[in-house]
Amino acid sequence: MPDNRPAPEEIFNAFFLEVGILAQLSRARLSLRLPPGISVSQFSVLNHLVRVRDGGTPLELARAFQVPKTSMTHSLTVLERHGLVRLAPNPADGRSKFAFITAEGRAFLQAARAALAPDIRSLTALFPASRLAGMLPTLAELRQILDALRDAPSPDQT
Amino acid sequence: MPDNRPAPEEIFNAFFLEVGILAQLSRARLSLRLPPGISVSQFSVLNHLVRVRDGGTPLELARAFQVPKTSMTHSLTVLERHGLVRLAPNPADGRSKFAFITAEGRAFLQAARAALAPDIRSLTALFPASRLAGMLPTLAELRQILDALRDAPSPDQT
DNA sequence: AGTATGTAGTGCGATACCGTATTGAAACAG
DNA sequence: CTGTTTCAATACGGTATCGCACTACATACT
Repeated sequence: MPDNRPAPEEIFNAFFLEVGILAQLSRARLSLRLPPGISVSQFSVLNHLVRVRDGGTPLELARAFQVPKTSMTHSLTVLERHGLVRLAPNPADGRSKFAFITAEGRAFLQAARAALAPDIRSLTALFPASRLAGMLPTLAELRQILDALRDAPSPDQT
Repeated sequence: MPDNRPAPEEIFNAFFLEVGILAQLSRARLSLRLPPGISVSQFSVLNHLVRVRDGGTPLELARAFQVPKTSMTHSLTVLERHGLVRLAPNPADGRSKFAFITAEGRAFLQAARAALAPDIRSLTALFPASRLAGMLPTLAELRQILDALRDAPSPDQT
């Protein structure tokens, strides 16, 4: 056979290039819909508190988003300054804190989603969501693999 | 039927969430492999010069990457400071410049790709590239739609 | 108890990114 | 030729991100 392995490196490069562009485009779109002073990262944290878990510690949040602790500290500080989250001390562990979303935070999230809805609608008109649904498991699987690989920094040839 | 339209909004949210995480993970991985002082954005610009077009103007590059002109100016300045690109004035238009990759730039790119190859290999071992190849056209199509939508900021219901 | 080690959060400094305003040059109308 | 408009690039300022180092607290070990 001549070469039925068409350069996996090229495929991965192309894939990550597309993913990067898509992430940037969607991020820019979202950023455009958010009020000034709130960044996409901060919106994402707020979203996480509602959809995944409320009352987690800053470190848990940092791990969930794969960002350094210091970045999460900053995001939470901004959100707290805007009254969208509340930081409470952990009575059982004096080192840690809990992050709760406030009523204002939920209202903010609702408003942001409403502002985004027209975009989603015009997008579905051009690209049915069902075509994406099929890719979701594959993407999630790859994400988990990359996530696991994150802790294996030196891949020897095997 | 009860509801065969399972909230396109949810699907898009989940999709963009996965895409965002994947982009961040791959970006972090790449950043880890680059020498300090060179960011992923700068590497991407260098890559673009070799793979897509060399000798383009900063504005063309900014459009290609969907970033503000100022960001591209910054990236090019850093790359030029490292001797990886060369900026030449456009003799036909005094306002614009051309960005060329230098020999050092090509060598740098080669080294960066070599440093990244082990990651790709260990990834293919866990996730065959062929599974990604099938998704590429769909991703590219969605990317083009999002790109086109970028200039249609107010989607009325239709 | 007392010491050593580990962990959660943060202050600080450096860099990247991007919006705004400015500079310089080209294109065009009169 | 002159004034206006348009456009490329950049200077500047503000925010996000992150590495480093530090404090405070918790846990383990002797």
